[in-house]
Amino acid sequence: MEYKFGEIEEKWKKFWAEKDIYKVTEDHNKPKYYVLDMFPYPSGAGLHVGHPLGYVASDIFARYKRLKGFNVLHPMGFDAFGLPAEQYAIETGTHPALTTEKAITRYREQYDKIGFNYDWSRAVKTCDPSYYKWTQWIFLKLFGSWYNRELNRAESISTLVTFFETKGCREWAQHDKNEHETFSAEQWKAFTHEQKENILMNYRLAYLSYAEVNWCAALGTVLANDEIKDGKSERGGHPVERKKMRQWFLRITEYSDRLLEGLERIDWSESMKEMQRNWIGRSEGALVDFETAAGGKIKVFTTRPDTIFGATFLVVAPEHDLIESLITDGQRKEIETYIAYVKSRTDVERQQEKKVTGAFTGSYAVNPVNGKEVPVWIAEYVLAGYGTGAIMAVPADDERDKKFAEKFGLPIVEIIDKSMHPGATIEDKMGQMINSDFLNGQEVKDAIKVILDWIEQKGIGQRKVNYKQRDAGFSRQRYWGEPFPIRYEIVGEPDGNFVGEGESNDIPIPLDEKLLPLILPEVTSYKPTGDGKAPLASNAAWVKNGYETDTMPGYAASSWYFLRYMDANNPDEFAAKDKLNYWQNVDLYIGGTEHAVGHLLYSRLWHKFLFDLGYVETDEPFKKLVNQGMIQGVSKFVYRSANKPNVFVSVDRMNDELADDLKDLGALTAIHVDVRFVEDDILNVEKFRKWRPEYESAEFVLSKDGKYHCGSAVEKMSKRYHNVVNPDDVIDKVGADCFRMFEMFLGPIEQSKPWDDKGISGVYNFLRKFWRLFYSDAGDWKITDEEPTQAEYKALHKTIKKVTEDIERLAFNTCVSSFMICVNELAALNCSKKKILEPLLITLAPFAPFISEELWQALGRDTSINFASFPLADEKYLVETAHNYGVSINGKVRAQIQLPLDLTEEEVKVQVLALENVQKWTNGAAPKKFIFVKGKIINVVV
RNA sequence: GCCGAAAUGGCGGAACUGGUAGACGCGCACGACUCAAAAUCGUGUAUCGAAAGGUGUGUGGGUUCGAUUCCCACUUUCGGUACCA
Repeated sequence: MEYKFGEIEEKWKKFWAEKDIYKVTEDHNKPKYYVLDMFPYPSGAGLHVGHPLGYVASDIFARYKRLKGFNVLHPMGFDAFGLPAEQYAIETGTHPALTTEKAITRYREQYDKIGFNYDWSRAVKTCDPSYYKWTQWIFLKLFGSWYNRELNRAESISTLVTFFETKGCREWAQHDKNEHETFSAEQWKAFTHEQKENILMNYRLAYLSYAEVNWCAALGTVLANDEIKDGKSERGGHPVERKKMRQWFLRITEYSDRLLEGLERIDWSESMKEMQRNWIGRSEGALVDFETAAGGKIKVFTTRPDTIFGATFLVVAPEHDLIESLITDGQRKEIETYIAYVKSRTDVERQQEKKVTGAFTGSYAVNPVNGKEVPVWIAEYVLAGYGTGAIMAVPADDERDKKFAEKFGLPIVEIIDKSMHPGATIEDKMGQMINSDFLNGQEVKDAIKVILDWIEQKGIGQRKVNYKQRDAGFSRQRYWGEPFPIRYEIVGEPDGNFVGEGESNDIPIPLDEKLLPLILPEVTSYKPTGDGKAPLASNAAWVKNGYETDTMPGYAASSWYFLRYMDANNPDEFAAKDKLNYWQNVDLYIGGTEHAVGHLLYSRLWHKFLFDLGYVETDEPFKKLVNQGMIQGVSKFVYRSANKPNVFVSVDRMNDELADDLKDLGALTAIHVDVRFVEDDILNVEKFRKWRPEYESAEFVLSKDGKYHCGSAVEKMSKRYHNVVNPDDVIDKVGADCFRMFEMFLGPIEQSKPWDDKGISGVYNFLRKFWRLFYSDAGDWKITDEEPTQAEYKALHKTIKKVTEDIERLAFNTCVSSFMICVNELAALNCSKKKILEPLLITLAPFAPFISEELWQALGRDTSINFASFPLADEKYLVETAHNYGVSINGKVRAQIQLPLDLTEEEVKVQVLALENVQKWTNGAAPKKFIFVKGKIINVVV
């Protein structure tokens, strides 16, 4: 009987859905296991073959854990707010909710087709009010909390108010960035409502402040970094500049140390942890004040206070608060030109720039250690957001400062003698201090301590731990996101009179929890208002109520969705306590590296915050994390003539410039062509002609073989490159089981690779070969109850052992190989014995659930194979008594010898040295060395 | 620029803790079956060489009896770089 995957898969897909096979509840008799996928943004293009890579892996793992006796939570949902649907709405007027809903339906169909074992009763859609109600609720908790540095945890802002009322503002509670003054309890009580609110804003974990956005005046909108190419808007190519706007932030910097420390306790790859550590960027150093001639103080942060005698100039960020007071009349023009230039550039561009740029303010500051005047410059390489936005430049020891000094003719004073340490760099912190007054002769590491003490004693600065990480911007001037549950109060009229947001001293008032969710209202236009405000500002009723018109960013909903799955339909809580306590946190999380420092850091923050408030029992959300690689697309190109735009040249003819048929064509431009029109590299000319009207009359300069060969390139799989391969098409051809196994067979899950279905027939043949162990070609059932031979048992148990080990280390590609080897062996042994094939079938079930379920039923079982038990490998079939050794002479393999494993080294030596091939190399002399590693290798050194 | 990762036959990859490089699959070649094709089965397949043997895991060095694996320096590609998700 033929293996009819289409019928089989349709049958079991229906069966699983009807019987709710994958529905899971809290079962206290079994250990829990939570396997999570990063949920997708449902794009209009549907799933492509790259998406399921991680999903198939987690699906296999979840099924495996269930067969191993765990109660497995394996949910899926949709990250449904986002820019593409909003952009589509701007272009077409279609409500993003409709676009999104349609995409979700399609995703769901595609998921089911692949046979995933998700418990869909727990699915979430982040744009659904029943979900974002709780996103808003957590935001209110963040707004209503502060970080108690003494207890090192978040708590209600009311405890801070109590402190202020009884003790005033204490030293420890000062927020170092804002450095607002201290006040007594009496002063606090005397403050106005507005003053109090402004002070509390410096402590709230969700707070309002100012930040720069990418403002595009021509489009009248704020742009995402993604929407900017080479400093211009991607749409239209208009200029973009940085503009300050009042925005919401999350005070993630209060959690920096805990986010660092938590990394020690989780099972993530070292590289992933390293990326998070570097992102947080903790560094110890000092804040030092440089007084300016005008009487101001420029605070610089330095990790190398020992080099301060070599600080020959200061560089401040072009956005620095003190800039205005530093510019002298003579330099004003130059500075303004320079600032205009910097405003047109993104942070990434500013740091990438290899050209040294900068401008002199005209002012000088005093180096506090030696009283020398140093010029103050501005330069794009100093960013306002990092440290204090000002640095002391030490050109002798810092590459960037040095280039700057050389370009602008600024003095360079050597301060560290590294002659004893050739090749040492500044980071090595080695050498002896010179030209540094009282530090002279000291080793760098000692000098750092001495100068820090000195700076603090003299009151010109203090020790400081700095973080590269900044507080997280939480506002988007967009429509398609969660509304903030916030209204703005008119100052002095706190009772119900609200104004539209935007005035700098408006006071935000949190909405009562009972009024959640605050529903995202309709708008007449999805376009921004043109003056930088979000589309909600065009809804009159919304503005009249004083509601915030910005919405939350994409990461709001995704920072906690893994908790909602635990109790997805609860209308009264984000999740019930007993359910949170049962499921705890995610045991295995699979997703892409592109989320390394975004989503994965924010989720940890939210989880720790909820932990502080006592809502969850664990303080890390994801115990084990695995990053799957991306599957790239293979784009195909045709080459169009510049002079004759309907003529296309085959790729191998492009350099044939002298040929008659290529004369006068001019330059050739590569054009993406849909990969569905191309097989191997050959273009299906008819399909291409029908693709677009403009190609109807296309003419082709063909290759010598009479065919049109396309060029190709590996690129991101994307609609715009026409290189998207849809899993549905693959499944129609070979079935979902084959598709799943093939995706795994492509290589290690962590690795990125281009999609190429060339090898898929290998997996397809495997499945048919497996099927033929059960059914003859004529359709006869071949299974017998005969007792298997040793060889058959060995083939089975070897496979069980290897597959179990490989699943545990998530090496699914080698599992597939093992299955192939096993089936090849069983086919060679002509084995159709139930005692072998039944356990093998269960082992295969996580990988190929459809065919397994079908054959399980054929074996006479009346329950789903999902409720079987994963077989254990029996070592008694795997004992080896001999090993085929490779014998190396000086590390090169020269001979082979089969030897029993119980021989001693001396016995082995005698046999090996007697080998003809070994004699040839030793010439009968005794070897210098004889290395014997039992069961591995023999190496003879001559 | 900065942070992280990857590189092995014609192709995807294997080699898990430093121990016989190329498992498994694709492709290709040849053969069996067939009127023929498909399917299936079998044999071969890193490379140079007639062979002996040499070379070979991005490049150049190093450690080691032995390196795809560890160390140093580089090249290229990919991901992130704070409003794509």
